[in-house]
Amino acid sequence: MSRELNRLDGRKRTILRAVVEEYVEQAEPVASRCLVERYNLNLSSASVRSTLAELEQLGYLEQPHTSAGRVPTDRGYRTYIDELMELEPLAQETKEHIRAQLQESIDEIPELLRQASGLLSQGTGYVSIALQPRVASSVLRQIKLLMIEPGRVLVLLVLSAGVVRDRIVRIPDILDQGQLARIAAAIEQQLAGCKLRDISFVMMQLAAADTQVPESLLNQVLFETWTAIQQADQLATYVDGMPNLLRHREFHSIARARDVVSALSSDGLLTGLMEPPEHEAKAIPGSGENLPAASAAVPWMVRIGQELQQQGLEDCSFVTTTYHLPERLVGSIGVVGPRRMAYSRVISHISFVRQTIDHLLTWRSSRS
Amino acid sequence: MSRELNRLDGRKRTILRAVVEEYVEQAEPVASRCLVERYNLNLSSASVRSTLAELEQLGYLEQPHTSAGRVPTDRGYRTYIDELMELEPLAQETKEHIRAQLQESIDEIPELLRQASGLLSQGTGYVSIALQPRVASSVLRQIKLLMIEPGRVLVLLVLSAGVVRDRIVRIPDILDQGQLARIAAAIEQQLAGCKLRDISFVMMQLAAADTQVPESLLNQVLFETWTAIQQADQLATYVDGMPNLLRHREFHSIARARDVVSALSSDGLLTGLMEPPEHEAKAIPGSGENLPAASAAVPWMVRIGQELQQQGLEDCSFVTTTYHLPERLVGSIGVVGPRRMAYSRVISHISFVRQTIDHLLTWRSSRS
DNA sequence: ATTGGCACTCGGCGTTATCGAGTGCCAGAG
DNA sequence: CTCTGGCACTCGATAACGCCGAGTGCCAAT
Repeated sequence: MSRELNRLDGRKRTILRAVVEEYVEQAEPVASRCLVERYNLNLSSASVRSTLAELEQLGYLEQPHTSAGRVPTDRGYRTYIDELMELEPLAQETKEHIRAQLQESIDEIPELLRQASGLLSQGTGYVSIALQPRVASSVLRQIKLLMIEPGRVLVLLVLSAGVVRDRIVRIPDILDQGQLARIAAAIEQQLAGCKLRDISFVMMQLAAADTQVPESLLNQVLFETWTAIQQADQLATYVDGMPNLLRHREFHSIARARDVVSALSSDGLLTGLMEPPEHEAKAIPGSGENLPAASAAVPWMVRIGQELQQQGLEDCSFVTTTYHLPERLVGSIGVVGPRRMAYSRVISHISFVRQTIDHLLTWRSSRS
Repeated sequence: MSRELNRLDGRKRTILRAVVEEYVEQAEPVASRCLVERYNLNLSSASVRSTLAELEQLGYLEQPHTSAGRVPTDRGYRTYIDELMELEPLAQETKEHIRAQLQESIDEIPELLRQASGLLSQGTGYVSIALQPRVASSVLRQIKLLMIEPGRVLVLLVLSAGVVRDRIVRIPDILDQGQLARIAAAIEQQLAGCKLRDISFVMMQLAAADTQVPESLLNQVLFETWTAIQQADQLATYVDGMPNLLRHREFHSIARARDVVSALSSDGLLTGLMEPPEHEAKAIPGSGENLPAASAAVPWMVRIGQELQQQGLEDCSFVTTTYHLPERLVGSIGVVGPRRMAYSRVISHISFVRQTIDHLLTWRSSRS
């Protein structure tokens, strides 16, 4: 069972790698002869065939049918990604472009994410997804209550890293802006610095106790406000590039196409698949072990076909990574494509986009 | 060329209507025999055949090939919609459901639109689209400038009908919250009541002239604020039900499917197709002439296939309508489906959703 | 005007044959 | 023991053929 014993020897590695790359490019089962011709292995096709047979035996490849070429299995892709591929560096020009685009929308996170998603889908030719940062564990900095119309109040929250959330709630229309302002100020004074998820209704009651607002009214306002705070974590997904997917062979059968489009249309499902598995530290993270030193700390995660454990997405892969805002806020961006995906290109891309986002957001406030 | 002379006689009308309805249901060219059997016309198939031939002559129907049944042309659908169909009333239960769902998210327009879109796509089985109300012609009611972090300010606009827009801008970080508040108050005092699109930069300069803020700083703030005001019209589209589309025959060929998915993914394109054609009053509005009296004023619009004048959407139809907020704010909702669409069901649905939105939004502020 | 009857068309489908890319295996060479 | 050229075999894809039947258009009879 020792991993060392199972380790592939040099030739197997070379050939597995060649098969994956060829298949990704051509979308057709790859034949021994083709490998010999295009990847100058100094071998005959017969030898390659025997290696292919072994790789199949070991579960890295499979044949769609006898007398067809080989296709990588999930395991084949996995090994390719973890051990065999080389990340191809992005063109300088591409980098500039990404940087420039992201720079533009740096002030509004939603806009930034939309941009990032657009860049990723365009750059990779697959579908990309960006998720809002999760704010449940972020900290309350400011809270304002603004009367929009009689009976309708805007609850405005400023959180860690200057993230803003707002929400309109309904309150008794006897209250005036002055009372609301006092309530907000009281809450802000007492609870600024608390994590959203730690803020309880009672804490808010205590905070706003001496605002001179009749208790029943106060409680209504507080309750609505509290609800707004608890629901600050809207799960917004920015999906881009859907039409790209339909270009790929694997989705030429409508059934598959529908499964994927469905999945991509379901915010809940996507969020689930994108979120970094918080306590499952073991969950197949891209080790990044063969990354160039400079970005050795970049953790991306790839999930391939069955690994997604998602009915209907057996032909898909997700590449995801986590971007960072100051004060430990994080969110996810990712790329979804066919299992037969140009992983190295995608990973380079997504890593760079993530790096750029991190960089921009970290230094945002200190730049003019 | 008089329309009266071209008018179809009773039998032609009956048969055209039957053909459309049968085709919508079965998705296959409809044959004379089938019509006789299922729509108890007291005629033989031979007679029906001759009528069908005439309808084809007149351009209402076509044959995919000799010895196949008939299929409606754009013109056929058009006539069906304008003159022949009967709107089927919604089940009471459905109505309740729509009302209840919309009621829930009445306070946040984006949420309301998301809901509406969801209801429409679920209810009709097609794709639905909802657009934010356009606010360029709405009026400024309140404006606040809130310092989020040093150098970053939230511009918050309250507009007609209590619509809220916000945007984060970057300003010199020497300014403090007090100065910002003064600027905002001055603008609000002078410009409240102005239409957004009428607000010029100079007007803002005049309004904020005596706020005791150094001119160059002031101008920077004003400029950013002005930009935020001018860009208040974000074109957000809420699209729901994409997977539904792929269920329909016409999109079983990937090429078609891709065209549609592309179109639906392009906010700009969609917005263009959904917006009510403001000055082109002649543009094919659903006359509503055969609507029940109670909703006689409901204007919906249908555009069929070629009428969309959109490369790649020849097999699609759009049904759109306009919802209303107080103070003349309007936005669009619509349904997109194959040309072979259950128009009467869709129109009933969309009309009711629109009615309900209008109603809820109109009475929103007066309810608790 | 309507209809039953009839000849005609043509897409869809199942059958069959052919082709060739690709494999597995093996015997012989290095 | 490894590698390779050769060979038999498999099997999907494609094309050709024929048949069936749904559906039409036309016409003569009522």
